[in-house]
Amino acid sequence: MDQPRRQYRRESEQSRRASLIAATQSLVAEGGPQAATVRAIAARAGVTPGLIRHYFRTKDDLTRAAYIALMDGMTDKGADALEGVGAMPEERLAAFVAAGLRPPVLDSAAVGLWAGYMHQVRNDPVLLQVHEAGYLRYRDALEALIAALPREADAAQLRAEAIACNALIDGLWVEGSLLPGSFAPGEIITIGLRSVGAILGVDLLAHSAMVSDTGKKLT
Amino acid sequence: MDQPRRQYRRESEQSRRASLIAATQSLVAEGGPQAATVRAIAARAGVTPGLIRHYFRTKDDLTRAAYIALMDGMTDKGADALEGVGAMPEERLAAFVAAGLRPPVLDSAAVGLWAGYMHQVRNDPVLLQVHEAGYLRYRDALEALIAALPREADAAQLRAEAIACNALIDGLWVEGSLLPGSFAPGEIITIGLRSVGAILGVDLLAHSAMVSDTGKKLT
DNA sequence: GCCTGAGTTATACATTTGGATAATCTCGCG
DNA sequence: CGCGAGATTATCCAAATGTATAACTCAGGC
Repeated sequence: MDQPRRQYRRESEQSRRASLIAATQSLVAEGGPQAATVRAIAARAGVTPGLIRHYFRTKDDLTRAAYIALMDGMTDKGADALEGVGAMPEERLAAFVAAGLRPPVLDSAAVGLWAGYMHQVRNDPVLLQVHEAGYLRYRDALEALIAALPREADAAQLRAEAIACNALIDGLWVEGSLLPGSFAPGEIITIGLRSVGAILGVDLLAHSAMVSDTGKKLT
Repeated sequence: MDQPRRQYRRESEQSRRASLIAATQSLVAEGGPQAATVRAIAARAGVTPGLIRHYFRTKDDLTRAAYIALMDGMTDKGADALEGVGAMPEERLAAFVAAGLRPPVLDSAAVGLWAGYMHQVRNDPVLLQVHEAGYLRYRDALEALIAALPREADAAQLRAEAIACNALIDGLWVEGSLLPGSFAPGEIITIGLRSVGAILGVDLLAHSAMVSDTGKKLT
């Protein structure tokens, strides 16, 4: 009557850590930190709970690793957005803004992850540092793109504009991710481009006409 | 050696419910939903855990009540912002925007609360309805204020502008609450007014000059 | 082909959690 | 001043959680 011991495959440390981290992220995204119990994580990753402790000294370690992986991924996506885009400042800024307002960045799970980790980030110095670094990197990239526009602007103005544009993108990101059914396809991107343009006094919509919703250039 | 039974005071149902709700909110704001255990809530409210069940059938009931109270409070604050302000459309809009960008709305605990409840809201139909109602009420109020501006704008444009302004306010709210040290006093409000004005093509800063940082009219 | 070591599972444990129930204390009312 | 009602506490309980440890099994080296 006692079933045989579950059979398994040995896998590389790399792939096991990755799948445990992925399981953690998806659980936090769906149900918040409280849903990411060791047992739930193990089940989703297809292993038994004990294995977690084999790869992570403690559950907090896994949590931290999952958050760091999240931030790294976001940064990479930001950099990708400028890949292969023209040299014209308006075009580059438009591509950057649009990239933050469509999947995979604009995604219900991403907002859920971000919210789920907020408290852990606030109470953990290590995560706080990771978070601030990622946040400022994004805002600095935005400010650099704004500074490259053919306008006259002093440092204080650039800073204020970067804060405003960043807030606008963040707000649209949250709105669009949380209420995906309330917006027509591409509506969030259009609103984002028009509003950022209005704040900066340039026309971004005209410079993004050649970029489709998927981010690929139309040919 | 056995200490006597802890002495207590009987209080009205109203005040007990209120203090339990307040305790729940502060705990969620500080440490997320996981920090709001029945024992922690009871301790913060100065009662024993069993009392929670006397006033709320289950812990989920208390959680729901705390969220509903939060949303109601936000709505009230939004209405208060328009109290005693002049009739000029620009002035009213400026007051509304500014109210969302200073305490008590702009507050680290408020963002923490919002984030902490996000998953619970997403997975609970009752809370979801409360949330959507509160959200749309805010956005509609904003759209009405925008529509009152002396400009020409069709319905589609008004909708898009309301979405954009709402996102901007939300984003600044999050940024300002999470990184309070990064901004000079009033900087968030100034940026918000200027940016909303830019999006709508009106000058809100001029019409808010008579409103100080505390929201009281200067005399 | 076996045998050793590391990857993986199974089991156990102390703690914490939300919930249930009975005992007890407070306070308004006669 | 007594007393009854119900507000509040104390105690108990089953389930879930993170962690520790022992047992097993897969894979490569001799």
